[in-house]
Amino acid sequence: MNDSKNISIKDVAKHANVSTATVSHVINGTRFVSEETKRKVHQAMDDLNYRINSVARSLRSRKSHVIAFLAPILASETSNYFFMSVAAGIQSVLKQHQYHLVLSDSHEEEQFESNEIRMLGSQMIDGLIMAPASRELDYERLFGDYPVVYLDRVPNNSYRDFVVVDNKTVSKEAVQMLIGNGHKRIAYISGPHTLTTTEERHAGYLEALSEAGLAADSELISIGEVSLNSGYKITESLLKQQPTAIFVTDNVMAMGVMFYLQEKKISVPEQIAVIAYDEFQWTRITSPPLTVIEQPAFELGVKAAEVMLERIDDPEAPMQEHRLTANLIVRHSS
Amino acid sequence: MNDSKNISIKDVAKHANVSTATVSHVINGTRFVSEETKRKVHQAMDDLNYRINSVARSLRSRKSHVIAFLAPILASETSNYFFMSVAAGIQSVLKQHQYHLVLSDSHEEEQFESNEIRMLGSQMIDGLIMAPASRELDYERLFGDYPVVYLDRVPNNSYRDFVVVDNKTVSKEAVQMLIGNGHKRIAYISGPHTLTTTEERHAGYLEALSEAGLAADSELISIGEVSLNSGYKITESLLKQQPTAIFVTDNVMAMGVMFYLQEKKISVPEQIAVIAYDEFQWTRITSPPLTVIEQPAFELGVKAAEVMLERIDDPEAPMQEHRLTANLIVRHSS
DNA sequence: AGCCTCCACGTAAACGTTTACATAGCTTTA
DNA sequence: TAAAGCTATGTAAACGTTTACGTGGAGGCT
Repeated sequence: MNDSKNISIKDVAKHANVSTATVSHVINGTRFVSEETKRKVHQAMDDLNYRINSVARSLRSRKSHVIAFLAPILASETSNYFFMSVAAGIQSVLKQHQYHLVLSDSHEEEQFESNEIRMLGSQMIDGLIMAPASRELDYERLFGDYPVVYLDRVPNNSYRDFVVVDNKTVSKEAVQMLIGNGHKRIAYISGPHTLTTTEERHAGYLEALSEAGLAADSELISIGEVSLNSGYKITESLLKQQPTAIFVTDNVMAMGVMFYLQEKKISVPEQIAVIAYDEFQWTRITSPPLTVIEQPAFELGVKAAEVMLERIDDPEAPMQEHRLTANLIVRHSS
Repeated sequence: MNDSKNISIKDVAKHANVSTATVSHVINGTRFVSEETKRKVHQAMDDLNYRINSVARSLRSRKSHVIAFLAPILASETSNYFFMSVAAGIQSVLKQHQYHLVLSDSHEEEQFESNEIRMLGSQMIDGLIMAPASRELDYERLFGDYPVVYLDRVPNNSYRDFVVVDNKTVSKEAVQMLIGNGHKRIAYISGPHTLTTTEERHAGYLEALSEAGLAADSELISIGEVSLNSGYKITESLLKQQPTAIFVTDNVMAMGVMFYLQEKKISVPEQIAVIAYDEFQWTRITSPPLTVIEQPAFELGVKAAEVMLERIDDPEAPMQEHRLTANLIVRHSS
């Protein structure tokens, strides 16, 4: 079944009576080769069942055609699937350019993350797209000699390309809608503010409040761990403050919120209104269907990949900074 | 910021006054080196900010330390997140053994899949774990010279290691429970039977029926595209057949089922009972929470990775076939 | 003292490509 | 017809490791 020997370009060359250079050029179309010679080479490759050794190619050409994506991507109790959609977007453009995608999981944890960056080594990847787990860490000293594009979040003092979501504007818009509907006591539930994203969402919330002349009540703001249970517990304790609406900036925590409200038969939006982050299919089958902020996850990936490819193409080009706008999908929970 | 030159093992050797062999052995711990020399080498590596070139290493050692996972993995309208959990499982064991994971998306489509296998090339990966999109395709002629472990599904005539879920037993168990609760008209909703998994689930359904002396009514069996909308539509038309229970073997289609039932205010389980496949967090926040079949997704990945590592270790060892048992989680929809 | 063993390390080939440089034969030009 | 140019291909170095083999010297043994 398996060819016991490994067929190299040399074997092909010998079998076709040409030089290795010619074979290489036939494979890559990198210089003119007569039709007749091409035919012979292809014939030889077929005969021998030749497969190119991409490792050798990478070594010599100093290009691996691999892009890594480092993010809290893999499924776990506390993960939402936002970054999966991002990965799909990245994949879709890389594929068109014959690039591979390596997914690395950061666990949203600095230690894991640093480790992964190290494992990626130097010549293994041509570029790194990452959603940094920390704002404070000095990533620069971890990186190898490849371009880096930040996605979704940006660490402090970065001079790199980045592609993020305009979280502040859409969060403000969501809260403004709640205010417009007459809500004055709007609770805010979020994961830790260690990320630029959560910061921005918080800022949008605050700005909407203040512009409407509403005071921010710190009793209504609850920061917690990102998990369903955490969302559940926070909702329970927050309700003692008698909010009339909840703005929850994390998808997984939102499940906890809905779990609690449903279990306690608290009717939405009559007794309390809810707006959550992220549009996933499950948000359509709660009762009532949720009003959510839809982040352009796929497009985020697409844009980041495009930026990466351009950066590889021209390392000296000016830095790119993209802020994609998110979308408020109004359903029946608000 | 970036070191303009690429530091190689030669530079380190020169700087430390030793040979490249010694540096290599220090890095890999592959033969004795005196403490003093080790110190010098480490010092030199730090001074020069040396990073190993894993491509060159792979070329020479003929090991890439990369395992690919090929499955319909990335998010899209029709994808469920089952394989993400699997990937997490694979990742967890590979990481412990210093292996990398490359995720490839098959789109559940033979053409894409074949393409991906080709792109993986020959020396790029040390092994391939895959959930084949087809039972019929002759995968053997696509593979390179690496071990392959099938996961979740197995193509016809395969002689490879595989790790799957015992779908038949658990499906039978689920249907038996419905029967035990007095149901006689149990609808069956599923994606296309092109996979061994769906076949097995169907077989379990049928066997439970026949062992209970119930006739299988083909009007109650509906095969359709895997999507929320498809699930919605199928439920709509299936209800005309007056089933008292629904067994839906796909997570995404299950959302469609619940969407329809909720929209039409059909109460579960009073008017109709529901059992669905796959335990995800959203199944806990429907009303009522769903009775589901929990596939050991993470464990599937773990086992597949373990099998792969053993296979790499000993290519001649006897083939391994693992069937993991799934779990019926009884909540309030049945 | 001669020989052997062991210790700690060095030398250089090899992995399979890509690619700068070279070249043989033919055609064109003056 | 000699020089020049073009066409199609060949030669061999280089990419950065790993590793089989070799070696100088210190110490032990007889």
